[in-house]
Amino acid sequence: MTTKRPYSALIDQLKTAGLRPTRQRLALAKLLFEGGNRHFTAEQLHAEAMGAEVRVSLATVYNTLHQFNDAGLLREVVVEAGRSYFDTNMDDHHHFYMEGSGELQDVDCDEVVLTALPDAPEGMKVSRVDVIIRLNPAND
Amino acid sequence: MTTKRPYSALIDQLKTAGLRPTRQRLALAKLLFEGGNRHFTAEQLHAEAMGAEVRVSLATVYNTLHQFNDAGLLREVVVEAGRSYFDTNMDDHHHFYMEGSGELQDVDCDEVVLTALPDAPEGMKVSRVDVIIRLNPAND
DNA sequence: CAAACCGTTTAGAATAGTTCTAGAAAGAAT
DNA sequence: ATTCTTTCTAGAACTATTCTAAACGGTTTG
Ligand SMILES: [Mn+2]
Ligand SMILES: [Mn+2]
Ligand SMILES: [Zn+2]
Ligand SMILES: [Zn+2]
Repeated sequence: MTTKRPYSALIDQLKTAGLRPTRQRLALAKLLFEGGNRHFTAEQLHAEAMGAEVRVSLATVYNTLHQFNDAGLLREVVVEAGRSYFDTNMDDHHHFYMEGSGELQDVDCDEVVLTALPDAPEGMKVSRVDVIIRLNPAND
Repeated sequence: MTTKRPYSALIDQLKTAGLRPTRQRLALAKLLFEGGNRHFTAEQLHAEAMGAEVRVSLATVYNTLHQFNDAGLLREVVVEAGRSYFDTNMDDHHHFYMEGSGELQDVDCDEVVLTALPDAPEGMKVSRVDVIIRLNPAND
């Protein structure tokens, strides 16, 4: 799956988001957006970048992830204190979380039907509803 | 509605949970279970204990909270990376989370109707389903 | 009521994950 | 090319939490 100009689409994506297409951002975007959707931590992505040809500092990985998050290119998922996960799947969806292994798995939004939600308190509006289905190994 | 419980009830509660009724555990249990339900962090509880007559170390607060959690006397709620909340309300319920102030508010479980949930993957069982409704100030 | 036993508490060190700092590097503008 | 500005980086700092190992204190035993 080689393309003649592999970076041009990524470059456009970054420019549209108001981010300069720097070496580091492009390399991370390539890792993140050229495969299927994924869940990962900053340190996992950093390790992956180090394993590839790109040398990027951990600080830059964090900066970039927050910038991509703010730009709507990915999102953060909170499932465990002291560990931030990021998610390249921007469709409306929810998650299975395997408490043992720390793995996340997507749950399509039509598999979780919320037929009733309370009104937000006065002066507040709902920004997002997260459903996390925590899983453990069945012991039988 | 404050329910005053004599120490003997707290002592029994701890013994039943397999925990020695030590000075520190009793003092924390008194702070936690003698008022209404509450959401709090370890550091908030520690500060509260210091403000009261009891001298307890922060490590003991963490130990005790985890022991109480394991014993089913309270539960942990994860809403933000790097910040653990605990919750004395053990009824099945969900939460509003005010992203600005970091405050949690209970949502009774019958206000969130989940009419469909996916089956857990092979070999896994659902341990808990958390619904977090994230709120922001309405800007109009 | 010792004395011993062993779970608990503690201060402080250690750790983990993330953010900050300030100088160097590299895009962009002129 | 020169300047201007944003971004990148190593390493320090920071925050929340856990660990360590010695002191403490409930509890059990004799
Ligand atoms: Mn991480
Ligand atoms: Mn806390
Ligand atoms: Zn996802
Ligand atoms: Zn609650």
